Amino acid sequence: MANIKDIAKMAGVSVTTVSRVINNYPYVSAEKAEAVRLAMKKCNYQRNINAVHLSKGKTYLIGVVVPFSNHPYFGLLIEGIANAALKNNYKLVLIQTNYEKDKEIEALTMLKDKQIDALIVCSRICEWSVMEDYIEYGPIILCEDARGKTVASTFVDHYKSFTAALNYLYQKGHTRIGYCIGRRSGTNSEQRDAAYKDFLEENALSYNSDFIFSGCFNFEDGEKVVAKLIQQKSRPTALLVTSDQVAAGILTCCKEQGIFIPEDLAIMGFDNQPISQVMHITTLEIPLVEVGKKLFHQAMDGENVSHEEIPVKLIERETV
Amino acid sequence: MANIKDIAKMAGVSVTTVSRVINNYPYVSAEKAEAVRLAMKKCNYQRNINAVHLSKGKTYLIGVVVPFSNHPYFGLLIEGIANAALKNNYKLVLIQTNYEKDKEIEALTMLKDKQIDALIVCSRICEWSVMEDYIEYGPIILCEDARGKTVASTFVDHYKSFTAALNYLYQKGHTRIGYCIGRRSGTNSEQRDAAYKDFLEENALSYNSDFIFSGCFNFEDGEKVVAKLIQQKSRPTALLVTSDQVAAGILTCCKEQGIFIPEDLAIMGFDNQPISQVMHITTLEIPLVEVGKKLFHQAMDGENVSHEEIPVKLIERETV
DNA sequence: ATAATTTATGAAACGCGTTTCAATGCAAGA
DNA sequence: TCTTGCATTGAAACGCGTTTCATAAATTAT
Repeated sequence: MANIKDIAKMAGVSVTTVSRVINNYPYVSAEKAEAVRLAMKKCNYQRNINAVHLSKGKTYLIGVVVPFSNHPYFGLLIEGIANAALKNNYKLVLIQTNYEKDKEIEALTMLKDKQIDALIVCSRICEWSVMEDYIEYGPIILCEDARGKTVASTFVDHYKSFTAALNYLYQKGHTRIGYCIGRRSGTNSEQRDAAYKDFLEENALSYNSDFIFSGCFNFEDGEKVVAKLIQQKSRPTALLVTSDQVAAGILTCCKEQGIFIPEDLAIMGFDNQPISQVMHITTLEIPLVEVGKKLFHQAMDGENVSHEEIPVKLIERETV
Repeated sequence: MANIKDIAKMAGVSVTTVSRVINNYPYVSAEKAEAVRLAMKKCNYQRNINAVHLSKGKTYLIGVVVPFSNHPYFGLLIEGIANAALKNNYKLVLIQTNYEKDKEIEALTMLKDKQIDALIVCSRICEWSVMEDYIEYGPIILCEDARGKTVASTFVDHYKSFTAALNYLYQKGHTRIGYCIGRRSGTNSEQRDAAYKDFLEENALSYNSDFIFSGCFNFEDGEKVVAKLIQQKSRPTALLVTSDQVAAGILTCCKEQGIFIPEDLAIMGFDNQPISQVMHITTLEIPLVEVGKKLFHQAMDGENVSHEEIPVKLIERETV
């Protein structure tokens, strides 16, 4: 395989000139440029991208950390990031962690290695103190409220939006409100829990641990929630479900069990995924594709540490 | 930032020795190894991965081409690939094409560039003749029946499985059978269409273009299918739906419209995604995570062009 | 005791494109 | 006519780890 030197020799010019032609830099005479192009065509020349990477110290790769890739929430986020990446000639390196710390650290190591130019963490597992050590190696972008921290972030203020949702349900007359969440830990979950507790306190409602269902990620997890629900003698009358998928699963199973929505149980989803529209689920819209796009642009604008809050919108449909 | 030379100088050894220590090669005395390690720690040495890539001519990156990343079908496939990649110290570069040829060619170019060591195409758009030109640059793996072609593949024989599904419905008494599919073109779609036409001919049934619904990818697409369905005066009595998501969407909308499943309309899904279990949808199981794993291993075993057929299993539930 | 291995170690070549810097030629402005 | 400046062009340095090959020393085998 021919390299730039071979082409230079063949075209009777220097490698510098060849490089200039390849990269469309000025100051190359038309004849020489033509000669170079001819030589490249003749040899079916392909420049070695790794040499470019080494030389430039950049890879045009952005790491994206997600716990799962088969979840619509992350799917949409990735979609948004991928679209923006495409437009900017960047590629994504997907790092699926399955919520294992080691995997996340591997991603951070890739940043340190300079194998990726920046790292977007869609859902963080490592403690902040661990992440902090890697900031010096390149931009790290979080998809969680990171105000006050020294990395950029695009986020939903989950305290605020959870509070708004709870108040909405309260206004509708609900006082026995529960919620479904993915994992218990994590910034977002903690914000939500804080909002929940503050809401209870403010309205002099008592805390009931049975009203909190964790491990809710997918449609099928709704089944488990309903199974638990029907065993409870004093059920919640409303459920805040942090994923439309799960909400849809709950809805489907409730129908089967003869639990009427919203009469017996009000359900409020999150994200405004297409499924919520089809199933008429009242939900809190989060423009995930938009979030993904912003995340990418923050990754590009590495030095600038900004924090973008994404507003959510309550979409009233038929499950509350 | 220190490089290998600096470390060598510091430790009083040659760069070769440092390299040996880094890569755990034998033939380094304990003292020198220790000196090297000490120097590396002192400088917080990080080797430049791009130099490694250039030198080795490998990147430990595998490209994965998908049309969308927010679809459970591809999500599971990616999951399978990602898990296997993780175990083998490979990373994935996700290339989302949105079914645009240019994007796929970009992925092929990455292979040519040696930016990725192999390319897995989960859903092909480019004509085979285009792909063929890139085979010489590295392993290309297809997730479609590529027997007879010079690239490896892991696939479901969609002709066979579609035929089996059609016969199953026929045995159940259905003669007015339609099907829902994503795109019309593509190997898989063509195999299915061929199976469909052959089935009709064999059973002396007439072809009705109204019975074929394309553009069915997601849950919400089920809504459109049902909308069309209720406008038809002579409806199919059974529908083969090439995605559980869509099947679930159809099921949900049918319930709303008072169409009883399976009495008025039998529905058969594909993939055996969790949603089909929750909604009791009869389906054809495709072990997508397993497929992903196989795809990865074929990518690893580049020179060996193998074709792995994945058997599917009919899972009887309550929608037929 | 001698030959045959094995262990240790480093110089140098290799992979390859980018970029800086110096130099030459030529044209426009003074 | 002479400077100033832009257009062209290439040599060489740079980014950096891997690997081959030669050499020397230490073992083991014969």
